[in-house]
Amino acid sequence: MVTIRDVAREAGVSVASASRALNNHDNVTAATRDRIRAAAQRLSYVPHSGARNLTRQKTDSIGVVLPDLFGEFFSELIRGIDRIAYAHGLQLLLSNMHGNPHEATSAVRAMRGRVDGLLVMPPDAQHQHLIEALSPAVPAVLLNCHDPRAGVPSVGIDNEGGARAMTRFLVERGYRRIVFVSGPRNNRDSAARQAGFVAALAEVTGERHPLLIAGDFSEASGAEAARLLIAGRMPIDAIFCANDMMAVGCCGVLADAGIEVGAEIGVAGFDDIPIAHYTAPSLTTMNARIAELGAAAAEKLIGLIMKPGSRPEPTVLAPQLIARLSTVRGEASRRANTSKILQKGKSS
Amino acid sequence: MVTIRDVAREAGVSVASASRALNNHDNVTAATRDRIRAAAQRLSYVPHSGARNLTRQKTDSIGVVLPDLFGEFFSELIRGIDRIAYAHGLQLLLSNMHGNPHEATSAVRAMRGRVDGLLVMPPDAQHQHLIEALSPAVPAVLLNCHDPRAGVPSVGIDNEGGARAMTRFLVERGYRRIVFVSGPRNNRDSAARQAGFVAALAEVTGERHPLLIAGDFSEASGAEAARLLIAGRMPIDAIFCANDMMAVGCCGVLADAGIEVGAEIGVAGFDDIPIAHYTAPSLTTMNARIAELGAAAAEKLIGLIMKPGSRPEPTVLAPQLIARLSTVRGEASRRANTSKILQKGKSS
DNA sequence: GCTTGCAATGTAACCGGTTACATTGCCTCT
DNA sequence: AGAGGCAATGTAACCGGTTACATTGCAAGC
Repeated sequence: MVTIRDVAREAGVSVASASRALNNHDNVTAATRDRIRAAAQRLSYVPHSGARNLTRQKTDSIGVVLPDLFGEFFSELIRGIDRIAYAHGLQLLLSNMHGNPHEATSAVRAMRGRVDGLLVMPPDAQHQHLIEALSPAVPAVLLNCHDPRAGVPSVGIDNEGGARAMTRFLVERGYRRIVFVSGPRNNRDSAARQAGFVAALAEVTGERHPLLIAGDFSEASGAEAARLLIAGRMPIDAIFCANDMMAVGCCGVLADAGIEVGAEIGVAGFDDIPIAHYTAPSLTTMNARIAELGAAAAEKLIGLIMKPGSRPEPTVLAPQLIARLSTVRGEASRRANTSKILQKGKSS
Repeated sequence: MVTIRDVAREAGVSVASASRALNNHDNVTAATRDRIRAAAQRLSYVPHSGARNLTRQKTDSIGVVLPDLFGEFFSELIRGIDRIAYAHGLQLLLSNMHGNPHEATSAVRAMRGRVDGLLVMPPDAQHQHLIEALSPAVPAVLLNCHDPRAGVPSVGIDNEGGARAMTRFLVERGYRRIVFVSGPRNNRDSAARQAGFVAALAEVTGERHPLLIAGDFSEASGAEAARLLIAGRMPIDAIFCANDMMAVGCCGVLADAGIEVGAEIGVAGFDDIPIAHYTAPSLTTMNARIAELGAAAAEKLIGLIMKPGSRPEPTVLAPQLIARLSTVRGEASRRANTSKILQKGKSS
């Protein structure tokens, strides 16, 4: 491998001059600069970034530590992060703990000396542990994880507010008996969305004991919830799923049972994954603005890198309600709907 | 920042012993090893990977250079790559040239000394340029880019074979007048798919001048193609789009025009993006197995890293036909379909 | 008792850059 | 002419690890 010393020798100068010439420092003669550049060209010299990072004490890259790589979430997030990183000339070092919370610490440690800052999305479990593993020396921003005690900067989505907005919207549209399908136990997003739903429903309709079904964010669990509702002949007229995939599963089962989603029963999701636009009927949902989440986190991290020791306020992004056809009520009245569910329930 | 020298001092040993103890070398007494470990713990020492990489001449990470981060492609690819990288304890360094071919060279150079190998997906234009920029010293695998001349190892999808299979399938299903909607000019995937379509159609039906419409992989261009066909009253009974997004656009316009996709006109795509499963009707397509592409490329790269100088054969993955409802013919005969298109064309 | 051998530990070079500081050489000013 | 100043260039230390080689100390063998 050709090093800067080879270039210096080839050009007949010292390594210092070579370094200066190649880094556009202005304290080299134009003549020697050209000579050095030519030598580098001749030897097809490529600087060794690792070595460069070591002396300059900066790496021009940021680490991204994620709990897993499932779903739309991660790609949107990366897209947002990348946009900002690119604008600042930074590379992305990706680390995935593959759903294993024990990997978290080692993932964060492995980043030491390879990145200028860290974007960390803690897994649902043991995130306290992870936060403690963060070295105070390397700037870090937490993704989607409010942690009021620890002073680590964070960027998150207002899941609770989003769920409140959706709940109010459903009620405004005339839906009264709304059931909520939750995500995995312990999941922070799901818990916040459920809290928003419960609070808004109490406020708006006075309902104190709303119906809740446990799901796990998978399409299958959404389908299962719908089957449960049909079999149980529950008198409901809308289903609010904690994420879109479950809503999609729901819709599939309802359609198979001959129940017209939208007209007869409202279905809403959360996330606004691309699929939501294309299902039949298209799905009413909250756009979680995940790319913007990533971008905001990257911006915040870069600010932190440039101004170490600052303690920025947590950012909370408001999701946006996207009303589509799955919540357009048909001619049938609410009572008629409910009874229809009961009938269809038998035939399924 | 605490370094290994700090740890050594704290434990009252030399840096060599500290390094040995921390790296599980067996030539240290258990007693001193424990003493050093304890000291490291006390100082909460985290090794500086950058420095480590420099001396060991290996970084335990691989670089991934992509033309952009659009669509499903990239997330699936990363997922596949990550699976293998993780299994081998490697990190991923991501670089995105943001659709700018001129960035390619600098992206590859920036990786020098930070990765043990490179996974490169050349942009459509100027990929020759990029291949030349690859240093022979750092192992690299080309993604989705056959390059028979240059001896760079590669992994790709058999786009042509896939398109042939789909074309034959459509003909078997009874579709006769098939139009192909291509992707962007210069796009390698699109060109190969088109070639497969043209060849298979000539083989199977003897058609020498198949209908081709130029698209650009966007949903809008698929919609535009459908509008063109309707307005032009083209006597066709199936549309084969070079990717799924265009097929989705097609279906939307056809449905709006009152033409029943599947029954009256077949529509097929390519890629099998998640949406394809959920559209109404669900979309017949070729599963491009992108995650497997990434995984295969990562495997090949790791092989190359472990056995430098080897010249593995290019890998070509066969895509898989996924027959769904958009190509299920209804009762109406082909002739009836065509005339119906003509009628509907007027009314749109 | 003295050499030999071996295991544990220490010293210092090295990886490939950057840069503080030293040196050189030339120009200008008195 | 000599001092002073400044710009160009060179020397060598340094970043934080790893490791070849040197050294030490102790047990075994003669």
